[in-house]
Amino acid sequence: MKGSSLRPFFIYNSLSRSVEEFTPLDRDCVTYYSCGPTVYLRQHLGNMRSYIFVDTLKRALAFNGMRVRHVMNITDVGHMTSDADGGEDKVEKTARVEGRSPQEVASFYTKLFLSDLKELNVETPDVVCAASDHIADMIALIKRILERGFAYVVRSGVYFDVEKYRGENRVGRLSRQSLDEQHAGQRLEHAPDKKSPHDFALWVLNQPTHLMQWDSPWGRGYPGWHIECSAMAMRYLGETIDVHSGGIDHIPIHHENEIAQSESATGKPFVRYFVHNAFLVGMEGAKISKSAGKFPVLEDLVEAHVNPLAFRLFCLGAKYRSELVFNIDAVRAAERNLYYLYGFTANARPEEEDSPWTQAYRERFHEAINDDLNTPEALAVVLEMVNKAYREGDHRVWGALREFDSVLGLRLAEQLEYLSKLKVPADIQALVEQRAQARRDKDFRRSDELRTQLRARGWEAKDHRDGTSEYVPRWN
RNA sequence: GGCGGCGUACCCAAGUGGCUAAGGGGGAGGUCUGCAAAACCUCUAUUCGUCGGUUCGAUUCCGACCGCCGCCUCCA
Repeated sequence: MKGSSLRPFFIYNSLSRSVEEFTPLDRDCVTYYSCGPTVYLRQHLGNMRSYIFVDTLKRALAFNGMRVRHVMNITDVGHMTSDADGGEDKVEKTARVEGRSPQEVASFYTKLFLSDLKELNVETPDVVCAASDHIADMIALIKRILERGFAYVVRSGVYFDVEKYRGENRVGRLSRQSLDEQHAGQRLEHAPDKKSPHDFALWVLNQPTHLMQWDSPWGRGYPGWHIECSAMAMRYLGETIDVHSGGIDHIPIHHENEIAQSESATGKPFVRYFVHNAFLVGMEGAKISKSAGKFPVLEDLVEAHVNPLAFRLFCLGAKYRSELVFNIDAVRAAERNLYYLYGFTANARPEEEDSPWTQAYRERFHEAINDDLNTPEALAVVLEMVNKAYREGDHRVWGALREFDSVLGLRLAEQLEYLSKLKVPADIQALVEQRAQARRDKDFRRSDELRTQLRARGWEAKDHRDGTSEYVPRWN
């Protein structure tokens, strides 16, 4: 069934600034590189939105019958705290502040990050690669760029020659900004030996205070901030990849530079579809950023007794290209929807074939997903279908629901599994029996008292008309 | 200064040149219930920031204005 209807998948490509039909280079496997975290801080909910988006895109491609090979980097070296040519490595800074080695810091935050992804039911990429493990690949790539004459070596490092590149290529393809429009270097101090303030570092030299350094043909130093993505993407996915995604903030600098350095090395197109997601913003419309300091992380939600998957559902409630306002009430609203769906799994009929009327919902769902990942519309379809199932007392929709959840990632099947295996513990069972007796005795005071006790233990009583009761675990 | 985006009900958020402007949350009322819970039903934007223009017709296209935001420095 899945993907059997040959419906084209459409996605917005930042390169063309339009929604395009997606077709992979190799019909059998989509190559996908997404920008991962810099591991010097816990990733906040804004970051999580991006990873949920990436996961949803992958799931949507799979839903359309495509295999995906997904690579994500872990940046554990090279990102500066202040500006492009100096400053302090972020990982090193955290290491200093926390009194640990950079390696310890990177490994600590990498683990936290991966565990957060698990909580959000984000599938682990096929390859998760650390920049520090791929220095040799970066050096090799820089050599190629040098050989082709698009870079030069000076005392402070190896730089990409933007002027040279501009002569033969288009700069600013993504950002639509000409070099002259960019006020590069205006707000920061740049290395004095760069030929142009637009030039960016491929390899940084002569920074003796840096802890993380490697030998290179040009001297001891460390890689620039864009080269890792090009090097690792090529290493694992080839010189031209189908999809590359990242936050919208990466368009003007990071991805622009990636294209420049990659294409000057290979002479081939680097990325076929660039996909960018918008930010999660704070209540006042302010960006939730790392450098701004305070921002909520997944743990904050857990502490507020919010199911992490409610946050996932909350994110799916808006299009990935729209800014989304973070609002705890809206997340709780999403949580209600999540439990509405979970509640339905208890009524689902997995063993029965779907009712014919589910077909219309399948089609609507598929169309919404394939329309540039219109998850809000897709969600509306899901809720309408479940509502209809309840309303008409025809619960034979499990096949469709499970298929929808392969894209949404709300763990509905796991929920069903959990409920089916659930046993009422003995102590709860004792209360249940006492309550049944109280109800038979029409001692409703006692009965209500016991219900309160059960609630406190996490169980909800549902009384039926015939005098029987059902006990289900409360979601929260 | 340059580039980009946004402004839809109390809140979150889709969408369209013209059928009733999705869906959810919240609120109000109701069905069911001993009371609840769950679920279901009804109601909750004559209107889509403001003002113009194009059009038979605009919330949707164009322009101006107001407001908010992002990027141009690491950032999802």
